[in-house]
Amino acid sequence: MKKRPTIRDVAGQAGVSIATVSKFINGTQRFSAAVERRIQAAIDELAYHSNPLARSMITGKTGSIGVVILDILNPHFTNIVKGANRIALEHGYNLLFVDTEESQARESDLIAALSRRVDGLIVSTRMPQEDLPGVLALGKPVVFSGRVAPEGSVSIGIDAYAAAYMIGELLVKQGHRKIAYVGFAPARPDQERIKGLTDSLAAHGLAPTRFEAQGPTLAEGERVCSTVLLGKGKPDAVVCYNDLVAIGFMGVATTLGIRIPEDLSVVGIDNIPFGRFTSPALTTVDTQSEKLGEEGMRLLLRLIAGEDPPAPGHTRLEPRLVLRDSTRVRLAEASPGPAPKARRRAG
Amino acid sequence: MKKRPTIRDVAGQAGVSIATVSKFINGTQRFSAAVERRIQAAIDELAYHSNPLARSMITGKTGSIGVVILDILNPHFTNIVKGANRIALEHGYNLLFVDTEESQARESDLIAALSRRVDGLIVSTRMPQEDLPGVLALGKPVVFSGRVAPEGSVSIGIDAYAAAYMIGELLVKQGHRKIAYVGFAPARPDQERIKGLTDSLAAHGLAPTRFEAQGPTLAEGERVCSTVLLGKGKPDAVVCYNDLVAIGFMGVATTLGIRIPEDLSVVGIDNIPFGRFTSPALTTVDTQSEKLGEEGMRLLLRLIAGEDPPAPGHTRLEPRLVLRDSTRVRLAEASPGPAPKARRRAG
DNA sequence: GGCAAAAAGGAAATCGTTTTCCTTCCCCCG
DNA sequence: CGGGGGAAGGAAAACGATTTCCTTTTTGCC
Repeated sequence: MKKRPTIRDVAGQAGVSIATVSKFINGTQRFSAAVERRIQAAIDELAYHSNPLARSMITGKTGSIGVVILDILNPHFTNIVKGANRIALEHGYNLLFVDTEESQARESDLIAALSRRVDGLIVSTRMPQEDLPGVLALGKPVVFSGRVAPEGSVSIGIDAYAAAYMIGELLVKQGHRKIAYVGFAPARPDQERIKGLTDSLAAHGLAPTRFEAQGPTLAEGERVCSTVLLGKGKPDAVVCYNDLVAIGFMGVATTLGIRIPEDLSVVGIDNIPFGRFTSPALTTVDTQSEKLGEEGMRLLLRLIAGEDPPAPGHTRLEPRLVLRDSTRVRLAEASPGPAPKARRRAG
Repeated sequence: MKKRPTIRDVAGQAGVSIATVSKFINGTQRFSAAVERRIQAAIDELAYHSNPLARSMITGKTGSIGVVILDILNPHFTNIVKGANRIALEHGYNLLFVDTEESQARESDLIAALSRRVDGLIVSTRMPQEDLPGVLALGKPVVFSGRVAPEGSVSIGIDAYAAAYMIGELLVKQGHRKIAYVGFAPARPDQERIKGLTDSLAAHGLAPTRFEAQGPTLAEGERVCSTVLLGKGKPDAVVCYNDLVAIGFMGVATTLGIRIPEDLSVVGIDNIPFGRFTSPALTTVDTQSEKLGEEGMRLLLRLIAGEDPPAPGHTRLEPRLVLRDSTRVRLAEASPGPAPKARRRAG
């Protein structure tokens, strides 16, 4: 592991000063053909690449963007990263990545440390609202993703209220009456979803029964399933915090002999790719995860460039209902259900 | 956005030299209680955090690890990142992340640029074998993941030959005879899989029919499905390059009215979490993705520390068969297949 | 009380660049 | 032929730390 060549080596080899080399590399100034040729030759010969750290010290730009993600295993976040990465790459930026799942407590510290190494941050976690000002005080441009951020900051997210509202509308229209909602208890990041669902049901004189998962994961969906199904007043539809929970839920429900959608409708939120391949295919709401990452990165790049973002404050992406096979139309109150497995006798 | 305090500010505030502050921060030297108290007070008051870039320039350590991944949307790679991230975090390292999918051509350049900002690299892509020496010449420790790397370098991966071999054994034992393999044509990263499957079938006088997908994705699995099923000599089992391809394949096959596993067995490789939730649940081989990331990172950290890695050369992780419902025992050659669901009559 | 040795703290070089002035040098024109 | 002006290239000061010597003080001990 021999030391890498420095600009000084190049200058020596080419017989010019380091200032000249620097200016040549950056295209700051033109030089005589002879000099430029010598410099280029020296660079090639030594396989010189300038040290980005040293450059950063001077320019104050690092060329990387920090991306703080709750859990990379969740395809929703994976998609965000994918979109953000694409845009960043197009603009010559790298992604410095932090998955905070394991260390919620250290989150603020991690972000603070990270902030020195990047030109800006995309923060997409469930960090408590009161910690946000600390992130903003870091002195780097920040875009919050997936939540509405405090006054004066920039954020982007799906319209979760609308998403939940359209799910409520769908289910009611399909004839469901006893609708359960499986939410995400710690940190309550689902206020808007709850409100959207509650409002839509209320318009029809209904209200959701609420259940709590401990996290937005497959495992929690599985765990919470029996709680929901064994409780009093079995629901005829379940709205899950996200697709992961919904998929886990469906898996266990099926194992328990519940037929979906005949016995029970299930709806998720996010539209992760695998929702198409579950049995039945999952009805959900598309949250445009990848676009979220792309647009978030675009906003951030503008912030970094010192331009006013095209959309200061909170940018809302429109959700889109994705109707598949895990929900179905139900007959009014008492449906006979012809097939071998007749089940319903509401009162 | 006011400027952040420097070590000079702290020194001034505390009435000591910057050398003293530096030594205090790094614990390099002890000072009198009075001085230490003043320094600490100054640090707190100014909310000083040392600039990692400046520190890196001197120490030559950056505190980040570069992770180069083919496609973050593939849960296999996501798991690798997750595992690597966990270990890195435990050791105080960040992850600098590159998803190269969009820019295979620029891959080498991206890595070269990245290499200056990190203390080591984990490379998990399909980069052509002849480009690997270039990566090694970067002068940073590298661990290649998911492939066998050149002499003198460190790599880690599943034993793909064994994985494919055990799939072949399983299928033959279950009575399958016409076995198709859906591989990954560009860059042929599946040599070992092909060989393992071929060898296992050959032991029973059989040979796989090969089909090519253009990428290891859901979409390619879907696309290739009709090709496989419409060709002459329909197979009774399909082995897919990975779970993604298998899941896409199963989705389309089901749509086409093929019953799995009654009409056709399907096997994947990787054991991604969603394989449990497809219909039917996917038989696969676990490639320990997360452990791959963890162990890869451990190897790299040892390399960085200058210690001999516990396992120089190539480390093989053992695959493990995960038998689920997408494969089933078949009767000898011509199976009548009586009633819709009755199927078994071993003998 | 005197002297050596250890403790405490600081000056300055350094890491590899960028960038802001300068200094030359050359050419052209009156 | 002299002088003005631009072109070409270089010197040196940053950037914000770490680290290697030093120079002072203390302290310990006889």
